[in-house]
Amino acid sequence: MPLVQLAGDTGANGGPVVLQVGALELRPAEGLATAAGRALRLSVREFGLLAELVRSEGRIVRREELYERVWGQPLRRGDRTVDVYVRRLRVKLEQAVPDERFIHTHVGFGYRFAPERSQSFHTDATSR
Amino acid sequence: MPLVQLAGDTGANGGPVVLQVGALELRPAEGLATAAGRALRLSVREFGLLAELVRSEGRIVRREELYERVWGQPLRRGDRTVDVYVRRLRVKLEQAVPDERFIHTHVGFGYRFAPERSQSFHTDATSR
DNA sequence: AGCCGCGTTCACCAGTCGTTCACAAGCGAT
DNA sequence: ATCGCTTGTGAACGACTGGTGAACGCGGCT
Repeated sequence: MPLVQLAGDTGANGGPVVLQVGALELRPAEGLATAAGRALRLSVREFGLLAELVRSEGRIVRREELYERVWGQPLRRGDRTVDVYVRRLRVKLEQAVPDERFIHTHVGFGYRFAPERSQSFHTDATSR
Repeated sequence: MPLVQLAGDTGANGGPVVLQVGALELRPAEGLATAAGRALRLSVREFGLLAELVRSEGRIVRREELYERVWGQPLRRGDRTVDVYVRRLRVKLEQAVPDERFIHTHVGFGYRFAPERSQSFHTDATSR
């Protein structure tokens, strides 16, 4: 069950007009991203990476894959570009929606995009 | 009848896309494991071992066999690595699904993976 | 010119991971 | 109960992965 909601399939390219996940909404055609109704100020690369992550929502995607899809060329060994952009996206996303986390790290595998409540009022399992 | 459900046989390698047992779901290609819908945070080794156990679901597997399949080399005499990783998996699985036990020890033989209800005396002390 | 945003790269920091111990606990046989 | 072997468990260690802040060069804009 994908959480991504596609509002009106169309686009000459066949892609959905709107990608929506949680409080996030992307309009790839326009390059517009809004969080909780407010527009985010994203650069081209930032938007591309975010869109790719959203499209892969729920799955773990390797850096190599992300880079290749967004930058259009193979990731060079040792290149930390993806990490840096993930960082920038996290900052802007957190600024817009403080109580949700979107981009999750899976060490040794890659990144996974999924809206999850920031752990503040967990299931009270603090003991141990 | 195996409890493992294979949702869509495929994968260029021939393996199933999804391994599903009880509340657990593994996607070997991504390295993603979810329990009751939530993503588990597993290291590469942890995921490998869990996947191997799930694949052997219901059968007792010797440590030597597990190690060889996951680590790709023979288990050295006295090596406790498998035990340590089983321990870590148990912790994370119990944290995610408290009322089920997955990894069972068969002293002198090895481990067996199978979802079984935990004995909880507080929920139903009348039985027995 | 100066300013600014962007993409890229670097260096250092922080946290995780894999591995190995040492000791406790469990279990079967005596 | 006691012994001997197997398994559970917590901790330590170095190695490695990812997080983070900042610098750099470039092009566009004022």
